[in-house]
Amino acid sequence: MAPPKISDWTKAKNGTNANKSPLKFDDFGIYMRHKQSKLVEICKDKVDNALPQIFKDCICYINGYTSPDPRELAEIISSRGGVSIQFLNGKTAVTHIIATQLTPRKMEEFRKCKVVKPQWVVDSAAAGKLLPIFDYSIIDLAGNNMTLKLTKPVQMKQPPHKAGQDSDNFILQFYAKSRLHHLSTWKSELKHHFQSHVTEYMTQKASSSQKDRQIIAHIDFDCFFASVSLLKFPHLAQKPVCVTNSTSTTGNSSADIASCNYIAREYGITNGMWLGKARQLCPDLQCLSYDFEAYETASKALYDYILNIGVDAVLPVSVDEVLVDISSLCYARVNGEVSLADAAHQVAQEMRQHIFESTRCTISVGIGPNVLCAKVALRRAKPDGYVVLLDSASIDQELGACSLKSLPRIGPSLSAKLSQNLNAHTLSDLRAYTLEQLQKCVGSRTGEVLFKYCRNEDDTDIRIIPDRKSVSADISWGIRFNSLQETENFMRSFTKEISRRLKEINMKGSFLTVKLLIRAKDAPIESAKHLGSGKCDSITRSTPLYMYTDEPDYIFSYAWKEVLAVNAPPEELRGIGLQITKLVHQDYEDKQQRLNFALLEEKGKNNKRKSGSDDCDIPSQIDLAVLSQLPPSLQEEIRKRIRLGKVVDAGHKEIEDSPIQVPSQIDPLVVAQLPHEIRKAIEKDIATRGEKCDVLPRLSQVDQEVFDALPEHIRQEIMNEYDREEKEVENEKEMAADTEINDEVTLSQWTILKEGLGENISWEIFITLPKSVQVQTICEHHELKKRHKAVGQKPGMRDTFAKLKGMRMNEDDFDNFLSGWVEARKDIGPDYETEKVIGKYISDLIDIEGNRSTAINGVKWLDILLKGCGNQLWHTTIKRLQRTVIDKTGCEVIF
DNA sequence: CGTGTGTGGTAG
DNA sequence: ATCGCTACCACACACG
Repeated sequence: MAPPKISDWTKAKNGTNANKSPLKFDDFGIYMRHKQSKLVEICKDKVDNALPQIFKDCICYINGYTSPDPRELAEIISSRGGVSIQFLNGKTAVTHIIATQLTPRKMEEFRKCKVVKPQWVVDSAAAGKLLPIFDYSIIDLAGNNMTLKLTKPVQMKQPPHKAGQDSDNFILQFYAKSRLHHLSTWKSELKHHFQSHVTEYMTQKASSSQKDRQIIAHIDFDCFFASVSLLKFPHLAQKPVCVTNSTSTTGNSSADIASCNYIAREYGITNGMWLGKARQLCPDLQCLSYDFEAYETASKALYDYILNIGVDAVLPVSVDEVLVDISSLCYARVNGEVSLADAAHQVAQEMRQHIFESTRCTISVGIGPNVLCAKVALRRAKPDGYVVLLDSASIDQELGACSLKSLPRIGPSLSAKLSQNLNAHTLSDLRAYTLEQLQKCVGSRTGEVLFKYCRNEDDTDIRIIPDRKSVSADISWGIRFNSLQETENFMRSFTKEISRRLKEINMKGSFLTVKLLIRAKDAPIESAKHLGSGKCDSITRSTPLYMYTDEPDYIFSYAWKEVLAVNAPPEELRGIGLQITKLVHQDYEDKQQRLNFALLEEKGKNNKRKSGSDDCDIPSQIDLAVLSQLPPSLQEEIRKRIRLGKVVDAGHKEIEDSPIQVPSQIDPLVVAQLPHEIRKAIEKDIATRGEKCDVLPRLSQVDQEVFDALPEHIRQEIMNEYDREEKEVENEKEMAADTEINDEVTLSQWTILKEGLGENISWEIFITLPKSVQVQTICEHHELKKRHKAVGQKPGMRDTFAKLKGMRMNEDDFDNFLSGWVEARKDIGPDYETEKVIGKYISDLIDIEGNRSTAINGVKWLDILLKGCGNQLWHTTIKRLQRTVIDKTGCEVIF
């Protein structure tokens, strides 16, 4: 049963409300159209009759990021008689789905549809006819087994219960049915889409919403999943109802109850309770299945309405829950007759009425002067009600009576701590304690938060949605492996999944954390929950990836190394998580050529962990073509290292005997470790020489073959270098040891280094070399560096950079530093590391020194320096730095 | 003492 | 059967 009144509020969007809106909804309008409008954009006026109308019977849904971009694809399709839509409404019959990749959710959804790559559109247009979709099927990409699903009935293949055999499919099935996964995904998506919106708001309306006049509303659907799932079973609405994955009608199920209605709650049933236990409490409990699509529809109705009434800011909390700043909305209603509280009441009631009309589900609304109060009010408002907490008397009373556990950021652990150590159960209990006492009990930061809570202070600013800092994927259900091979299969699929997630948001990362859940010694082999993890020990290990990447194979190589290093029996594994951090946007990073010295810095810990593996990490990975591009002395160093490696290895163990490496897997592993570009080069090179790609020659063979295949003059040079006196090499090594690679040298040295290396060597290749080689290379260009420094750099710039890090600069220093940075990199674009340092410096200037003007003027100066610069990357950087200043100064600065 | 890493907590 | 996710913060501790 679809929400009945969507069309009404869609019309209202163009009506009176839109004009009063203090927000510009242009961007958001696009998002909303994309996400949830029921309108179909049919570009009939764009039909070009000169073109063959090959798409005339096609209705194409363009999903997500594509190349060419969706707009261009739509143009191609519509100019040739087709219809393209940017969203699905469940009613329009779509003939084709155009996508580069699909989330598991969508994969599930589109399983029976023609899902094709964007290239199909392009190629068909070029061919003047519809090409067979077979070659463009996206399902091929996702996994071998998916092809079957296209040709065979869906139900024929039972989805696997466990993760071991058909990993791709398992992951797909798992996420498709996981409510927590959906919640997380929705939240991320919502935050992402509201982020740009908020930026626009902040720059335009920066100071209009004063903190002391702020009115926050916390809006939340009542038992969201249960309410929405009930829409399709209205006859059950008066019964105790829950939403669960379990299909059985009886028995002691260990399935989670995702959501239950308030009738069920009267029996003592709670969200998260296992179905078996709930049935004991209420044998008549009715089970509903998830209806993720309907949840999205209801959510969209909420968010759409919120935007149409013209709120000052939106912070998505969840798919069914949102914080909004309704200050302007309320103050606009205040007059002689209507008090502020009255206005808030009106707004709340209107919200509730509208949402019920459009979704047939009830919401509750809590209103207060800050997020804390809004949340407390919401709690009192539930279900199906609203509470306005605006006068200080009622705030004091409600806050004081609040049980600690119900406050934001106070969960079971913290509330237990407070109850045991301080005998405090409500906020008023806590008021008796000093800041220091609270901090001693729960930590400095948390203590401060609690101290402020007691005094109705909450500095949560709902206008700020920070950039995403990590992308991760976890599975701790159904993980049961019988062999290391199964574990590896799973890890390959899993890294594909995280790669997909990175690509989906157009980001790459350079740091990997692997988490393993391993059955606790005292836990039974089989957990109480069917295929659950049970009690586990959690082990996390992290490693740099040495470059920004979203490549599944590359990520796998490091992830697998970490898994093997933990050395847990496959049978004991109960959960796996992958997390990627140190992210950059791909469009930003692409043109940066990965000039990131920070990635080179192998931290002490990593050095230790990888000690001994340094030599076997790299040597066989250098491809002929790559090697021959390197400066001669660099090649020599590689050769030397290989030689040393052989000697050392011969004295100890063969690689096969290493406890970490699995014999049959070593070679593919080595290949998989390589960056995409190099891997391709190697495969090509080996193929040219008629060898199999999947089994690389032994290390020594590669060595010899590569060497033999080198052009004569290069070989000569290598031999010359190779024969140089040991002493000279030692000297260089000493120099290398003396030169630290750190942020300070980044700026001044990279430019020089690049010149020294010439255009032939890319950063990716350089970065894969052992660190000592990199250091040596830098040292070799020491002379050049000196010269360059004298000519090309402003005097004192290095010092300035050092000061920047140590924060001992005046405004002139800072501006000079920025000038130097721009001068050095105007054409090639900013390097991320330096930007990061500057960002931190700016933040510290404002946060710690309270020195806003230097920060603001610095960024303004940067803008002036780059006036007329064609490089978009610089502008992106400026935008980001401006954003930092805006965030830190509390939105009062307008650039 | 600043920095990085692993662990734990919280939210929905 | 059953789908126990995930981003982010804060903290303790180790490091040199």
